[in-house]
Amino acid sequence: MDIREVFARNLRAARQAKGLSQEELAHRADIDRTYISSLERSVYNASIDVVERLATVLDIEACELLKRPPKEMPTELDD
Amino acid sequence: MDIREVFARNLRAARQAKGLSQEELAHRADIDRTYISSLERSVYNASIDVVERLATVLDIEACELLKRPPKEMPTELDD
DNA sequence: GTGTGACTCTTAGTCCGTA
DNA sequence: GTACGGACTAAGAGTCACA
Repeated sequence: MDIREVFARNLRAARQAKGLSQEELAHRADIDRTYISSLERSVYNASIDVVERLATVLDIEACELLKRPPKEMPTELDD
Repeated sequence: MDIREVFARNLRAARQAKGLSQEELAHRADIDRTYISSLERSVYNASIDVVERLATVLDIEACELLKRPPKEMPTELDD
């Protein structure tokens, strides 16, 4: 799984958790609306300052937006 | 403090903690040596895929490279 | 082993639309 | 409110020679 997909999912999840629209998030982070849309569709490799700005608006650590989701485990079969 | 400075410091710290030279890190991450140098001097806002690649070689989470250091008390004598 | 200026090429990021 | 395209500008990605 590509890091930009991870970022895309985390971004969308965090945004929705905050109850913000792409428009509103874009406005608050001073980023273009269509670019937010692109980021959530894994179109670009965002730079760390964009990650930082978005994290600030979303009231979380930049760090959180790059965290890979924990692996779903087949309940009894571990390798 | 700019996020790219945070990244620069964390990168250098993590690299040295691993006992790697810029050259060696560059080689393992398949990145140019001088580009690593630039990143450690806060020249660029690295994109998240570069952060990811470096983190992988350094055997840490991409996340760790973006963590801001805990606030120092105002000593002013620190670099 | 590292810093730096100069350089090219690619991509991030903006702004305009339409659906 | 969101996806997506085209055209554009700013900045990153990547390399080199030289200190």
